[in-house]
Formats: sequence, structure tokens, C-alpha cells
Amino acid sequence: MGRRSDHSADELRELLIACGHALLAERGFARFSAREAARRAGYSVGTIYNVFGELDSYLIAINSLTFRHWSESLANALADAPVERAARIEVLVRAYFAFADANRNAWMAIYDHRIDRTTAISHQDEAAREALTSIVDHEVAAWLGTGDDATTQRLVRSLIATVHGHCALWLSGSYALMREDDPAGQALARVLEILAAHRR
Amino acid sequence: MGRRSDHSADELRELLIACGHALLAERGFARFSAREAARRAGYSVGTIYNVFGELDSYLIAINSLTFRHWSESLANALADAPVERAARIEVLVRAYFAFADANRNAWMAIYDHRIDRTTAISHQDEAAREALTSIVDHEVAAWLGTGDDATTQRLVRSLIATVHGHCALWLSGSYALMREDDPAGQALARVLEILAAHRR
DNA sequence: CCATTAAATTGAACGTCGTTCAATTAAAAA
DNA sequence: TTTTTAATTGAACGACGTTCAATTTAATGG
Repeated sequence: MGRRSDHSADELRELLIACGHALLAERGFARFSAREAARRAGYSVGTIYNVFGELDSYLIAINSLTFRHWSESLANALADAPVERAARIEVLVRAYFAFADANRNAWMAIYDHRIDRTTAISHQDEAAREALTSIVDHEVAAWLGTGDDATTQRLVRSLIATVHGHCALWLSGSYALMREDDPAGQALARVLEILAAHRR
Repeated sequence: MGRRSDHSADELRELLIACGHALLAERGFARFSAREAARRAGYSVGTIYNVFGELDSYLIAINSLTFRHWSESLANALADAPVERAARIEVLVRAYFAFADANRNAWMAIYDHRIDRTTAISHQDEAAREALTSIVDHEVAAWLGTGDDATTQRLVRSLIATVHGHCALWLSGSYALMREDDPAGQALARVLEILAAHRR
């Protein structure tokens, strides 16, 4: 034992999330193991249940970390992007795919983990998930020249679903089976067609 | 034992698939158990490995049955649909969502099961999966007034990905979290916008 | 009809998993 | 220093996927 003074409660929580995230990225959701994650953190299984209560909460915390990395990745890409609007939309879609591609297991795990509606999601984690949407909100609102209103947000969700569909089928191998070699390009083309229909 | 003369090899195969499909629909992918499926068929675990070789092959067979039901469902909906093209596209998208909604666990399991690229997929099963695409191919080609050529097929895959994204986020609960109550309507709107951009 | 061969079916065995919780250990308080 | 509080452990349980020697049934040959 003896780790008790090595980490504060918060540190321990973050350590477990970091180790779990690394394991998830390495093995994928189907072969993830809480036991192994705890082992790598230098603790035993029970500690995970002490800290997170139930396994679902642990997985939510891990996936929320992926969301944070993802948002960060999109924000960085946009920071370096040109000011021209269509170009920024392209940067956004490409960055979306690039992150998913570079973090396949972690990205897919977000959708592999089905959350029971009874399982609570912390404020911070909810915010981490919504940050991504608001990045897109902002960019699309700028493109449309409208405010960031309810109508725009509804369209944004639909655009995200559009891109998500291409990305998910691609990484799951289904799209490959359909012999498409530029799914990001296809997603982008659809997004631009949709946006054109909504301009003005 | 004693079941040996109750079923031929083919009958046994189909019995196991039927029981497995029912169990999958009932429990969902995460809580599916080959042991339990065999139990319900009146056989023991080993039989599944005799018949299918590996668990992945069994799951592929089960999911292919879902694909067959799904295609059937779409074909039936189209058979009753009006001849007007836009109306038929709507019927198609709505039927897509309706099937997924009515068979949530089975539908999601199609995408939950990640197939190793080494795992072989039988001709029949492959055909069952492609049948769905060709139904959409046919309808979209009719809408566009083009032939069922390579360009159309590429667009069709992209349209399927678009609808898939809406449906997947909806059923996984992500879209609900985003407070959209008519995801099928949104998907349909996007499909029509995309098709309009591609019309002549 | 019986003896032999071939094939199908079983289920115990193994390692791993999620989950629980009494026992243990360390830190904090008295 | 002793007592109290809190954190950490890991054995125990049932279930899982997977394997495979043993068993049971069907098919074959005389």
C-alpha cells in the first residue's frame, strides 16, 4: 500500500483517468479492463470503485478527457486557419477527422460506451462535451452571418451528425468496405452543400 | 444430448442464429452471451464453436440477419410508397429510422461489433449487407435521373453516412442530450439539400 | 444384426472480467 | 501514545470466452 500520501484525492483521480485513458487508447473499448488500469496506476481494483463509485462513472471521466483533447485539437487547428470562412469550415472538418484518425480507440470509445440514463454526469464533464459543439456553433454562425441562435444550433447538431456519420463508418471499417478513400472530403462536400442551402 | 437428429447442419446453424439474434435484441451487444444463446437453443457453448469456428463469425451471422430484416423493411416501405421521387426519398429515410428505432439493440449491434480485418465474411452475408446500399442506390439514381454509375454510388454512400450519423447519435443518446426531437426530420432535410445540390 | 468407424456434442478447466466488502494499513485526532 | 477515522487492499463470487479430451450418437461394412 503506502501510496496514500503520494497523491491527494484529486491527484489520484487524475492519475487513474490518465492511466485509464492510455489503456483505452492502447486496447480499445472492448478490451479495456479496470483491473489493468488500476494496476498501471499502482493501485488495485477497489480503488477505482472508491474514487468513481461505479465503472460507468470512471469511463465517463476517461471519455471526457478525450473530449477535452478533441476540443483542444479543433481549437488549435482553427487558430492557425485562414480567416476566409469556407476555408475555416474545411479546416474544422479535416481536424475532426484527423483527431479521430490519430486517436481511433479513444475516439470510438466515446460512442462505444452507452450511458445508462440513471448514471449522473458531472458538470465539468458535461461542459467538456458541450465545448466541442460550441466551437462548431461559433464557426457556423460566422459562416451563415446569423447570430448564434436556436435555429443555427439545431443546424449545427445536424451538421455534426453528418460529419460523425462519415467518420464513424470510416473508422468502423464499413466505409472502407464501400471503397471510399476520402471520407473526410465527402463529409466536407456534404457540409458545404448543406451550408450553401442555408445561406442568406 | 440427443439433439443430433433434431436438426440438420443448416437447421442448427439457423437455429443458433435465430436464438442469438433474439438474445442480442433483448440484451444488447454489451450483455450478449454466447453461452446463454446456446443454452436457449438447447445446446451447449461448444456447439457454437463447432458451427461458427469463432465468436466473431457467429456475431457476423447474427448481424447479417439484422441486415436482411432491415433491407426487407425498407423494400416493403418503398413498395407502398407513392411514385413521386421526393416522397420516396422521405419514405426511405423514415423507414431507415423506424427500423433502427424498433430494433435498437440489434441495429446498434451492427456497429458495436468491430470486425477484425482477418475475419472472413461469407458471400451471403456480404450480399445481405450490400443489399441495403443497392436499394438506396436505385432510389437515388432515379431521383437524380442519372444511371446507377460510380459517381452516384459514391454519393449514395455519403448520403447513407449522413443518415447513419443522425440515427446513431440519436439512439446512442447523444442527440437527445442535444435536445433534438425529430432527428429523422433533420436527416431528411439534409438529404434533400444534398440531393438538390446534385440535381442536374 | 452387430462391430467398427466417423462425426457431433458436451461440459469441465483455465484465465479474466466486474463487483463487493471484511480485513488491513496508514494518517489524523485526542 | 492511544484512539479514531479514512483509504486501500485483495480474496471471493458468479459469469464470460475459449479450448479440448471425453462421451454420445449416427453411419458404415460385414
